[in-house]
Amino acid sequence: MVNYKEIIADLISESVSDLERDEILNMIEAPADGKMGDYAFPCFRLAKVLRKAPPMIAKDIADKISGNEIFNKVECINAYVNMYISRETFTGDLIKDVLEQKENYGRSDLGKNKKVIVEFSSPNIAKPFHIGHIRSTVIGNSLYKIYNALGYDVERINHLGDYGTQFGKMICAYRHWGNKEDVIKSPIKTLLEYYTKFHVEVEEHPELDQEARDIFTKLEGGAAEEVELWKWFREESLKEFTVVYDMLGIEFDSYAGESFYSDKMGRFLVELEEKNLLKDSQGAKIVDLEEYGMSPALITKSDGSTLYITRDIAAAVYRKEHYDFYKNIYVVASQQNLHFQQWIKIVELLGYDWAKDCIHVPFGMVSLEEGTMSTRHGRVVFLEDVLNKAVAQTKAVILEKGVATDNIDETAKIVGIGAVVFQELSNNRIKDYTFSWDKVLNFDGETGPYVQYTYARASSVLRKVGEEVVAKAEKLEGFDPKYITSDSAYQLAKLIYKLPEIVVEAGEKLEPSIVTRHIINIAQEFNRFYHNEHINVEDENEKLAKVALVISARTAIKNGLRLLGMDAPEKM
RNA sequence: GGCUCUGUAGCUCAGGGGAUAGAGCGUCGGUUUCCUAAACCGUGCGUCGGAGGUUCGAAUCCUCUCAGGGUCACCA
Repeated sequence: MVNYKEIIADLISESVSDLERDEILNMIEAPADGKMGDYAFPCFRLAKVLRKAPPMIAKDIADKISGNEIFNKVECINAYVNMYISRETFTGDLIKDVLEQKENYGRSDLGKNKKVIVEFSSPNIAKPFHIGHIRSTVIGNSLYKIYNALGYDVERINHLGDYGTQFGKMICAYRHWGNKEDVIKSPIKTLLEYYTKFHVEVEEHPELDQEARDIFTKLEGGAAEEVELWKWFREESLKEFTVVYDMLGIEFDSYAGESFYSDKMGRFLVELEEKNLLKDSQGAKIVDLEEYGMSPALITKSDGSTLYITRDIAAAVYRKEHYDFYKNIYVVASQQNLHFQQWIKIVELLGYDWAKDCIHVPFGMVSLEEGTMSTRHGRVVFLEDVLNKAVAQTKAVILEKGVATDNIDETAKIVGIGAVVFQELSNNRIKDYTFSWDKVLNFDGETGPYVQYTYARASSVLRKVGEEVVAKAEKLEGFDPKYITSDSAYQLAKLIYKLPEIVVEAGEKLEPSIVTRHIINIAQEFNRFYHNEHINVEDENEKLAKVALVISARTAIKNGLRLLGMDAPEKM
C-alpha cells in the first residue's frame, strides 16, 4: 500500500528546499474535519525561513504540487495547503491490499523477530483471582498480541506470587483450623477463609505472627512437610487460575514465579557488596538512592531474609541471560512505580547497560463502590463471577432478540467475555476506575458488543449476497472502485487504511486502548455506510465493489479485535 | 512533607503544539413494506482545575498553584 504522507513529503520537499524532507513529513497532518481535505500542510513555520507571508507560501506550494495525479484537488485556505486524495485510487488500492493480506492486514515485520518479554497477570497463589487482577492480565495479553503483530518474538511470563511470609501465615492457619476435604472442594475460597481468619485471630493472639514467620523460614529451608503443603496450595491455585485464563483465551509461555528465583539471588548480594552499593542500616542492608531522588531500597531484612526487590533483580538478570531480550516489559500496577524505578536503577548501578530495556508499564487502580478492595477483609469481586455474569446476561439478550444462532452458548461466551475485556481496554491504562456492575453489563454505545455486532452485521451481509459474489469480490473480479466514493465509504476506507499505523503507535506507547478506540471508529463508520447505502444492489459491478469494501471492513474489525484478545461472532 | 499520576460537557472518557475542542452514556425528538434497531440521525451557555510564561499559534510545552489518587524500610 502506498504511503501518501511519504509521497506528499517528497512532492513538497521538491518545491521547498529550505527544510529537510523528514521535517516536512512530520509537519503533514490530517485535518480534524474531513471536509478540509485528507492531508494538510501548515506553512506558518516556513514564514521565517522564506521571509514571506504564510498564505503566499501555501499558495506557491499548492500551485506546484496540484498537478500530481494522486490528488483530486489541492487548495489553500489561509496558511494551509489542503490536499484531497483521489478517492477511487485510494479506496481501490486499499481494498486490494486488505484482500490480499487478509488476517495479516495490520501486521508488519517491524520487530525483525527480536525477543520481547511481557510479564503480566502474576496473581498471588492461594488468593482469589479478583477484578483487580483483570487489568494486568488483559492489558498484558493485548500487548503480547500487539508486539506479536509487529513481528517481535514475544515470551509471556506469569510471574506468580508464590513466595513470601504470606505462605507461612497460610500454612499456619491451615494447621490450626484447616481441613483437607474443604480445600480440595474449593481451594482458593477455602484458603482465603483461612487467611482471613488468621488476620482476625492474630489480633487476639499476636504469637501467631511469630509462628507464621517460623513456618516460612522452615519452608525456605526446604522442610519437607512445609514444602509439600506449599506445593499443594500452588497446584490447586494454578488449577483455578487456569479456569479463568481459559475463559479469557489467555496462555503463558512460562509460570516462573517468585519462588523460581529464590535460589538465584545470592550472586547479586555478592555483586552489590563488591561494588560497594550496600549499606548497613538498622540491621538491614540497603542501597542508598538519595542522589537519584529516591528513598533507599531495602535489599535484605534485619533477619537476613530477602525481599521482592532482590527477586526482581535476580529475575531480570536471569531473563537477560536466558532470553537475551530486546525489551523486558512489566505490566504491573502504578502503585509499584517507585519499586520499579529503584530496582531498574540498581541494575544500572551494577553496570548492566540493558537496564534501560526494562520497562514498567503501569496502570491505574480498580476500586469498589464500597471502597478499596481487600482480600483480607473479604471485600472482593471475583473475576470468574464477573465473566459468568456477563455471559449469562448476554445469553438473555440473545434469547430476547431472537437472533437465530447455531450455538447460543458459544456466542454468549464470545460476546459476554468480550464485553468485559473490551471495557477494560477502552480507557488509557493509567486511569483509575470504580468497578460497577451496571457498567460492565451495559452493551450499548462504545462497547465490545457494539463492535462485535458490527462484525456480525457485515458477516450477515456477506451471507445475503451469497458465496459466489463474495468469492468474486475477494478475487477483485470486475472490481471498480468508482462505486464506493461516497463520503461514508471513503471515510471507512481511510480508517481501515490507518489500522497498521495504529498498531505501531499502540506498540510504541504500550497502550492497547489506542487500538480499541480505532476499531470503535471503524465500526461507527461501517454502520454509517451500512445505513446510508444499500449493498446488495441489482447492478453486479456496484455490488462487487461494495461487497469488497464490506469484506475489508470486516477483516479490519476482526484483526483489530484479535489484538485485544477478542473473538468476533458471525451472528449475534 | 518529598516524589509521582490524574483533573476536558450532567456522567464516563478521547484528543497531548495548529484551522470552529470531540465520542459514548443520560435527556428530548426522529428513522424499520429495505442487507440484524445490540443500529442510524438530530439535540451540547464546555472559564479544557486556576494563574503566569514560551510561541505566529497552547487543552497540548515550561513555572507556580489548587483539588484528588498512589507511594515513601523490614508485605508483594
